[in-house]
Amino acid sequence: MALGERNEKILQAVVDSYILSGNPVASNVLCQRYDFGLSSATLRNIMAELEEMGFLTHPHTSAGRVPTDKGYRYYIDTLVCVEDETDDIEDRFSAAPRLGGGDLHALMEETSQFLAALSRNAGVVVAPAEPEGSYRHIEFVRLRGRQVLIIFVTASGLVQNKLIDLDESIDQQALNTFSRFLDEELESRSLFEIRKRLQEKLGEEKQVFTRLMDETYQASHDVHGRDAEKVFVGGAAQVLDHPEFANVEKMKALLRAFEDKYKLLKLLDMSIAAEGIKVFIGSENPYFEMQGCSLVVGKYRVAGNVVGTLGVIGPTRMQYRQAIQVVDYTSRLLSRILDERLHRGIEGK
Amino acid sequence: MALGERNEKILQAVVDSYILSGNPVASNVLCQRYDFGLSSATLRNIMAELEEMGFLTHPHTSAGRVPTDKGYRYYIDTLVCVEDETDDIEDRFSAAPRLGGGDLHALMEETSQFLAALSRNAGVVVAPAEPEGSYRHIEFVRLRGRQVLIIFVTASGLVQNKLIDLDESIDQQALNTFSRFLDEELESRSLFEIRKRLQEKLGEEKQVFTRLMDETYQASHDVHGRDAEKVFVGGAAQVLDHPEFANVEKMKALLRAFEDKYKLLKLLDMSIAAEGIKVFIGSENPYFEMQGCSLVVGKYRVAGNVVGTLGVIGPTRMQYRQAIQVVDYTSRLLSRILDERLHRGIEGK
DNA sequence: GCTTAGCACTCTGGCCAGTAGAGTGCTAAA
DNA sequence: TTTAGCACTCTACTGGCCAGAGTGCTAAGC
Repeated sequence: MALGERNEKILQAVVDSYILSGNPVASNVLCQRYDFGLSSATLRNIMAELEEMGFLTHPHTSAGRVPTDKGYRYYIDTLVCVEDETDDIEDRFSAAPRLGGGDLHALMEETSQFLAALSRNAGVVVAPAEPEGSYRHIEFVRLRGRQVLIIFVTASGLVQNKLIDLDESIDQQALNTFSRFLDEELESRSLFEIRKRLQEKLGEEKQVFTRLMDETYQASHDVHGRDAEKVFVGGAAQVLDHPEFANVEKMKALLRAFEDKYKLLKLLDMSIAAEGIKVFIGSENPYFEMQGCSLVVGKYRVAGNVVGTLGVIGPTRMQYRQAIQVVDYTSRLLSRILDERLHRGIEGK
Repeated sequence: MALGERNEKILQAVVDSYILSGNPVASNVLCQRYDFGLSSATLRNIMAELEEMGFLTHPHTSAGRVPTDKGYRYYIDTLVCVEDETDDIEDRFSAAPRLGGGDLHALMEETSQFLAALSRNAGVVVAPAEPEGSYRHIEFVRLRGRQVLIIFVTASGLVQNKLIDLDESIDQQALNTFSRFLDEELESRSLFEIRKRLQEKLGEEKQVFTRLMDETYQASHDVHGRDAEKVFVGGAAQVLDHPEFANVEKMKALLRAFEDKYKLLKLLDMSIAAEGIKVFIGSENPYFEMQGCSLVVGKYRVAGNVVGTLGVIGPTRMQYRQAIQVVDYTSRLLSRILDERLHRGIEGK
């Protein structure tokens, strides 16, 4: 829906002003703060028009205008341009805390805090979920008794491990051989296929290996389901400082939504197919608990492949421009960190 | 401070009634619901007496009585007896969800949820913090390039790992030798001492090993500081359902307290020296944000040694008896689960 | 035909007074 | 020592009032 340049500018001013102040925007305020060369009466007429078209509302008769979800959508789609400022983003965020100390888990947690700190909203990160069975290397370490530690190195260079118990004892030598065998097979086949072939080939003899294979296959699922699909939320308490959550019920609803990691995961993954950064505004959001909230979601990559999503959750009255920049910056930063980890491993510098 | 049997009973009735209803307890209500054989006027006199002694207060002149922190303290110390019911606890909680699926991290998270679900408050668990350098076994696995995965098996049988980068390449053979050397040394010395002796002994030659030793020593700290000292909070949102958190400010303060994991850790660890289960009531709590909250803390063990704490956080108006039972039960359950893991490893069944 | 000034109208939010209800403290009697 | 009775106090809720904010509409001006 085209609006005409003048109306567009006024819509933008209303949204900007509302985002900034949190108060419904009166025609007077608009008249004073922005230089449209129009009187408040004219602005009133235009605002009434925009309201009729569904871009603005009225809390009550004698209140100023507030953007609707449709208004925000128009604002973001056509009025927010981020690209022209990308150059100085690096500078602006360079004072931000550094990322990338510990292991994957710590990195995810830090990243969610990072997003939260920069955007002054809640930060959410979904840990890398790599395609099933995309392992570059699998290693076995015999610990004590019949315990074996399985170490998975995924295609994107992340290391995960899982401890299992075997029925029979097996020596390290055999484990090494098996590891080498698996590595070779992994070049052309999935774990599932390897397991199937092994069952057929070995039959009744060498049961230890079929067992080990079974356990490995199982463990690969566990490793996937566990760390790989985990959602990290940072700065949840600080979103509640926004005045729209002064209502206790809304506050609780949002917190419960944050605790329901599974739903969050689905929410973030919705945008995994989309290009670039996606913004979900208020009612566009399929989960009722998140009504009144907006979500800015981006993706991060390892070796060029999208492996996870990350984003910012806040009230619909959110500093979208800033949030989009933060998500954009953080996704590139995280991608770079993960890539560095990967290359350090491959090239062995 | 002795109260006399009659006054004690009345104090107990007031606290019980207040915990149950959340409303200040009027003399009338007390007279009707409990069979003291006394009129409301007499109860009024006694309550006034208890107030003078500091066990009860008054929100305002025409309101019923509410327990003070001192009142709760007396109630818990002398009026709550849990021991006589321990027999059927197992039965009562047997329908509770099972624990102990995944790795240590998952177990801690589950346990915090478990505590929350049973107590209808927030559940908190501090992951096992074992004495510095109490490793039973350290293993090195060469991955790709110059990356080495260090695997720590702690004295209580938990497995943790950390990925490091070396400057020089080192072959698996050498790593194995080094691992065996460390295992022998660990019987009598700490990692710190081993590192120091190694530096002196090796001097300038075999720098790879001094480097590796340094990295291992570093990593042992990281592993400690990371998983080992982590606090898991479950069911935070559900505490907020209690009417005492209807106030938005209190709500936020509590949530912020939950996010400050470090303080929580200190709070829980305060009771690590005490015998059995400890209850902190309202103002006994050193952290201001937790004013108005009580904390029931227990400990859990591995192989008989206390390695961590766990507890329940809720409003001072909390079902203490139930909370104490839940903490008691959960701490024994978690100890058993960890012990089982440990023994499975040692005996190799 | 668009813009503007002016004015009536509407809605909110704060303030105040009034009232019912709850529960105490005190006094005097049993 | 206990109890009945009563005055007193405080809260919470209600309705009325008023100022302030901001709109919508109308009619005049460019």
